[in-house]
Parts: sequence; C-alpha cells; structure tokens
Amino acid sequence: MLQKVNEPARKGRPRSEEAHQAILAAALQLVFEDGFRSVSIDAIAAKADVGRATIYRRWPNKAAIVMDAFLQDVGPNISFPSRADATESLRTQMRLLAKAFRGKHGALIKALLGEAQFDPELAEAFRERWIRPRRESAMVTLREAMAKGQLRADIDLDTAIDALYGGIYYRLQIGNAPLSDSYIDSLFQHVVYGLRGPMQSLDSDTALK
Amino acid sequence: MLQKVNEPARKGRPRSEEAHQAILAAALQLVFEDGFRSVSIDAIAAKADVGRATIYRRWPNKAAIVMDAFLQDVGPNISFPSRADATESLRTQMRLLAKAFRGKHGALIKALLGEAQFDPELAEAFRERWIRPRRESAMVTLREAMAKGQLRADIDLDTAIDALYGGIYYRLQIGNAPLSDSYIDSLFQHVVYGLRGPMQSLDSDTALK
Amino acid sequence: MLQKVNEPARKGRPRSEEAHQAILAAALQLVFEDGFRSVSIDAIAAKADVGRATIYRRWPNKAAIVMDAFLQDVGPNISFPSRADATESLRTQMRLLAKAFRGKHGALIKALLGEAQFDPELAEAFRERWIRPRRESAMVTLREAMAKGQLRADIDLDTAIDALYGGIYYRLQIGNAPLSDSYIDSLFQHVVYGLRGPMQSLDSDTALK
Amino acid sequence: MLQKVNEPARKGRPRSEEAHQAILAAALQLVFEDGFRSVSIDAIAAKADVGRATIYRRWPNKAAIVMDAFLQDVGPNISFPSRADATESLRTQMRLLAKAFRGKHGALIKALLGEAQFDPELAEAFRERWIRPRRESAMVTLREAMAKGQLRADIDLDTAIDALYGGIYYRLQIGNAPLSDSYIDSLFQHVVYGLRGPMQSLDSDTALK
DNA sequence: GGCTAAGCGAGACGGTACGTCTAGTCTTGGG
DNA sequence: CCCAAGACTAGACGTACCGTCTCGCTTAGCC
Repeated sequence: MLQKVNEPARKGRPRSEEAHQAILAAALQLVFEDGFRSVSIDAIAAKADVGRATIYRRWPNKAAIVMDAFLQDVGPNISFPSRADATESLRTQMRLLAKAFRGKHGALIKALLGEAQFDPELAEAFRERWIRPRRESAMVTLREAMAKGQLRADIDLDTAIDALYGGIYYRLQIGNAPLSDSYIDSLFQHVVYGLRGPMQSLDSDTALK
Repeated sequence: MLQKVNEPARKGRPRSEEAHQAILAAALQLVFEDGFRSVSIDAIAAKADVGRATIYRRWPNKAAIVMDAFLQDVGPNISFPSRADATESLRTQMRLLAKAFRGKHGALIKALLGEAQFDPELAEAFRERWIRPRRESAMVTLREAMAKGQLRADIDLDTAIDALYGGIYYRLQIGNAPLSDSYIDSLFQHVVYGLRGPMQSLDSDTALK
Repeated sequence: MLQKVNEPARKGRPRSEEAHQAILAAALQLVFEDGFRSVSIDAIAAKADVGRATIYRRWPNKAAIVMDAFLQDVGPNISFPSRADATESLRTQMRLLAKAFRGKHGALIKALLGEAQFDPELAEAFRERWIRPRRESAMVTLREAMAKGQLRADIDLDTAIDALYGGIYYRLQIGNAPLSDSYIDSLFQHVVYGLRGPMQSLDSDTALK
Repeated sequence: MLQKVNEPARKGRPRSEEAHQAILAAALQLVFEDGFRSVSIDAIAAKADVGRATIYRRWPNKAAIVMDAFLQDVGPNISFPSRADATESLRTQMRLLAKAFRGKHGALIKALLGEAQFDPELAEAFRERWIRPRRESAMVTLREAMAKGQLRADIDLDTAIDALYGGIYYRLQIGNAPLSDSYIDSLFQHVVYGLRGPMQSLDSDTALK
C-alpha cells in the first residue's frame, strides 16, 4: 500500500471512509480530464470537498493517490478465462492488456509508470500491485502450457514473460505505433515460435491449439 | 532537434557557443549528482554562469536540455562491430545496450523516458534521436541474418526488434531485476528459438554461429 | 470573566478542576518559555495532557486562557501598605507596578495588552480585571491625599491617574527606556509638581510629606 | 526602514516602483476595510495585482508593509504651527495627535502598536519612525517654553513628554474613554500645573499665555 | 443497579495563511 | 541581437493552527 498505514486505531475520531472515496474519485476524474501533470493536490481537495490535510494524512503525494485510485478502479479483475488451450489463453491475456492500454486506463498507466521512474516508492507499489499479480497469472498459464507440452519444458518463466510483455510496455512507452490486436498476435507468434525455425502463418496458428 | 532553431542569423551578437556548452555540461553534471527531478533551470543557469534567458532562448524546458546533453555525451557511438555471424552481432548489440543501462547513463535514460510520458515533444525527440538510430542498426543486422538464412525469412522486423529490446526496456523501467549479461543472453535465446520448439542449451548456442 | 460560564450544572460529569489548573499552568509556563505568539492551543493541550475540546469548552481563545492564568498567578495582591502619607503611598503604588513590569509578568502584560488591541473581549477583560482594580485603589489614595490637603481639591481623578500611570504603560509598550525606580520617581514628581511652578529637588521631596 | 535594503543595485531589472506603490495602497485599503488581523498577504498581493514573491522580496511580514503604508499615508506632516506661546503650541500638538487617533489612522496605530509588542523589529521601526520625530518636535517646543520661562528650567524633557503623551497612548490602548479635545486639555492642564499647587480653571488658563 | 447526560483524551475534519520554490517572461545596462 | 543579473506574475507545495466534530470511555446524579 502506498497509503500511509493506519493500525487498528482504537483512539480518536476514525478516518472518514467517505472522504477517502471522495478523494480517490476526484483524483481519478481530474486525471482523466486534465492529465496527471495538470492536476494539483489542491484541485483534488477542492473537488472532493476535503481539507488538504486530510489528503496529506493518508498519502505522501499525488502519484500515490492516483495509484490507489487507479487500482481501485480497475478492481481485482485479474481473473481471466482459463481455457483448455493454455497458449491461446496466454494470447488472450496479452490482448486484454493491450485493450486496457488502448482504453482510458492506458494514459493512466503511462503516467504512473513514467512517474515511477522518479519515485522509488511508487515504483515499488507499481511492481507489487500492478505488475506482479499479472505476472503471476501469466506464470500459471505458462506452467500449464509447459505441463501440457505446448511449450518447451526448459524455458525460463521470467524471461519468457519479459519477452512477451516487454514489447507491449515498450510500445506503450515509446509510442511509435498503435497497440492493435494484430500487433499483439504478431508479437505473440514471433516470441512463441522464435525467430529461427519455420514460421507458421497467423492463420495456421490454429494448428497450435 | 528539441533545441529551438537558430537560422543563419546574420544580425546582432551571435549566440555564444561557450554558453551553450557550459549549459549542457552543467545540466549533465547536476542531473548525475542530484537526479533529474531535483535539478531546476535556475540551478543549471547558476552552475553554467549563464542568464536564465540564455537557456530559454535555446531550449523549451529542462528535459530538452538534458536530452541534448545526454546525446552529446553518449556521442554517435552507435557504430558497433559488424561480425561475420549476424545473430551473434545482434546479441552483442543487446549486451552493449544493457551495459549502457547499467552505467551512469541508465538513470538518465530512465528519467528521460519517464519524463517523455508527459511531454510529447520529448517523446518525439527520444524516439527520433535515441530509439530510431538503434532500431535501424538492429534492422540492418536482422536483415543480414535473414539473408544468410540464420533467421526465418518471414519475420516482421519491427515486431522482432520489439520482442528483443522490449524486454530490456521493460526491466529498466520496472526495475525488478538486474540487467545482467546472462539475462540478456537468456532473453536473446528465448526470443530467437521461441518458446515452443526444442531449446538448445546456452552452451550449444554456439552451434548457431 | 473571559472564561465561559458554567451554571450550577447538575447533570452529567462535572468539569475537572484538575484539568482546569493543568491548562492554566501549562499555558503560563509555555508563554514564559516561548512567548505568547509562539504558543498554540495544541501545545497547551498537549502539555496539560488534556483534549483540545476541554480547553474550548472553557475559554474562547488563547488570550483568554493566558489572561486567566496571569491573573491567577499574580493573585489578588492589589492590597498595598496604606501609609500616613497618602502621596507617598501613591508613589509606592507606582513603584510596585513598575517592579511588576520589570519582572516576569512584564512580558505577559505587554502581550496581553498588545493582543487586546485586536480582541475587544480581551480588552474588556483586561480593563475590568487588571486595570480597574488598580485604578480604584489609586483613586482611594488620591482622594485621601486630597482630603488631607496634600493635593489640590479640584483635580480630576481619572485624568490624574492617566497622567501618573499612562507614562508607565507608555514606556512598557514603546520600550525606549527601562522602567527604573528613579524614572518612576521622576515621573511622579513631574506630574505632582507640574511643569510650571518651581521644582523641588528629589531630596527636598520629603518636605512634601 | 523595515523594508529590506536594496543597495544602489546596478545590475538586473530594477524593482518596480509601480508594484511598490500598488502594494502599499492595497495594504492600506484592506486594513481600513477589514482590520489588520483579517488581512492576508495573499489578499494584498491579489489586490495589488502582484506576485507574492514581490512582496516577500521587499518586506518580511504584514506589519512591515502596513507600517510603511501608514507612514507614507500620514506623510512627513509633523510640521505644525509654531506660535508665540510655546506651551499653547504644545497643547495644540497634543490635540492634533488626539485628532489623528480619533480618525482613520487611530485604528491603524492601535494595530501597529499592538503588533509591535510581538515583533521587536516593528517596535524599533515604530519608535524610530513614528514616535521619535514627534518626541523631538515636542522637545523643541518644550525647550522653547523653558527658555521663555513659561516652564520651569529643571524639568526632565523625556519625563515631561512621557507624562504629557503617555496618557494619550494609554487611553488609545486601554480604550476606556474617548480621546476628546476636552480630555486632552484636562490632561495638559493637570500635568503642566501639577496635582499639588492651586489649579487655575480652564478659562483662566489663558492667563498663562 | 440501570439510565441519562455531560465531560474526558485522542485525533480526524474542513479551512485558511504561511513562506518557499520553480517556471517562464520581462527589463535593466552593457557588449 | 545577445549577454548576465535579477526583477516580474503565477501558482503548487507541504506545514501549521484554528475551532469543530466524532469516537469510545468515564463519572456523576436520578429513578
């Protein structure tokens, strides 16, 4: 959690959950409207009808607020349909990520990842709360595919995930070309089949399943 | 160029090249010392013994200065040894990039890429002046490898480069693990051989050459 | 009283006298240490080990607390030795005031009188609880002196007191010179004998008695 | 000067006299409207159409601004009609001061003197720039009266002034009664003739002249 | 003995002013 | 037209208090 800890807290007036949600909602809305950089903590406080101190009591900076707001907004929807075909399931996962990047959350992730380059705590939170759950989900799928013999047994999971997902983040960050589904398919295919052996066409890809 | 254009400019006092270099040097040094975020244009001007207007006359913002300073510092050393073995040459290229990321310029690139998420002009400059030359160099090598039959003939060059390099930038940005040479080798191998076919050991890798 | 009234109040938990005294003591000590301006109600509450509401239940603001604390500290010691010689008694009274002003309470009175310029309620309290008792005491003495023929019969008591005491407060407030006993004597003599008629030396002053 | 010093200052953009005057005017107007305490530096800056830094570059705090604004507003009008009758001249001086205290500047002086109890620099400025010129003017008159034999030759000038003026400031500060001209006359008469010798009526006062 | 009511310490709440900082622009005198 | 210096407006920052408001918990008088 980026949010400052609040142990059981018996004494004193409890923190207002209402204010908490108002802050997150205001932050999210403002960031969607004006962009991360243009939003000030003042503006969030004003929009949430909340004193500035109430914000500083809970988060150390703007990025931490937006991180929390973002994660609450995307929810715990890392669950994704497990299919009979594990590699296909992997491709679906990649497509879903690309879709998220193309949607309203794309700009948010760009901003958070950009900001994380200057803020170790945010970087840590981004890793732990956004990246890791998705990597673990991918790992399960990869292991399944290996068990079924759909993938080689000796691949390194971390490296494989980097190869598959690194390209997606790379495009998001460098922004040279759109993150279309067909691009995702191409990336998936190149990595899965490698650059060396004979390449199947995208259509014959179904042979894999 | 991020730097504001300065046409032939006949009239008036010419711009001081000395000031120009002093600014770049000051910017670089300060960023190395204190980090990109902690450096102000004021500080750069003070360190370079230069008026603030002299800076604004040439660059629109801090990121543009640092970008120029960075590129001047790394120089045009994109040249790298072309070998008989084209894929091996590719791996060497990747290792060199990883080495640069591990060195003093790593933090700089992290910062510039992070900042570029908020600054379209910087993003454009980063793409054109840092990313593109390296991609083109890689493309030459890839094409060579394809011509020699070391790689399949039907791979998409852009996708291939994304797969190979995306993982490196991903690690730089997410920062969950070090960019060691052995990691580069592993990444290289996974992408080149794919996740599906039988995997050669790293030692037998030499068979490729 | 600046303190908020607390009618007989039958029901509920009675107000803690202990807390009351702790607050006054804390306020006084903090003001002595750090000066009136530097003390916050928070600090008083913390030092007195008391909730903030307990303070606000009793006093409307910091000045009111300090006023009460001050008056409790100086006590009801307006009694002063009545002598056979009424004018001499007056001079003694003036010396005692100057002595108080030179002591630890001087800074307190400066602060309270300064603050009273911005707070009508405090001004009223200052007049009623500090100034008036002393003026009335002085009036008694003046009347006595008039009755004995030591002073003219047609002087205006209020004006006379203003002339005698105004200079003392003036020095306290403007602070250009110390409030020494010899200064008090000089002030006393100038006012009593006037600026016009022939002036007796301070030694021959005893002739007055 | 309370205002921060600005030595000859050859280099750089000179400080804007326009901004300076705008700030003083805004400060004065706001203080007249809302009272010293209610005015914030923000509000002054806003009203003067000036950045906050421009204010902080010149004055350390609100009191210093208001002090300067006040003195510029009252101007150097300490000159007052010198009459043949020096003591009468003194009484006129006292009346003029009382009149000023009753006017719009009265509240300002109350506030400044009140604030000066907490701010040694302001106190010093108040003494040097407001009190001293007036004391010196009074001293000249007193000396003249002594030379003409209208006052005793052995009075202490400082004490005499304290007695005459102390009462006026005392009333201003304590605020128990209005500073009417008749009160000033009474105060003047009591101090000049003393509390002891036979008192002339206010009418027969003219005998003095 | 239970009920009601007020007081208690703790600490969160909405506000507001503070003084500092940075950005980007403008205005001097002097090349 | 450039230069260094240093002013300018604008506005975000994080801190400090203020005076009020919940919390859960006493501590009293009254039924």
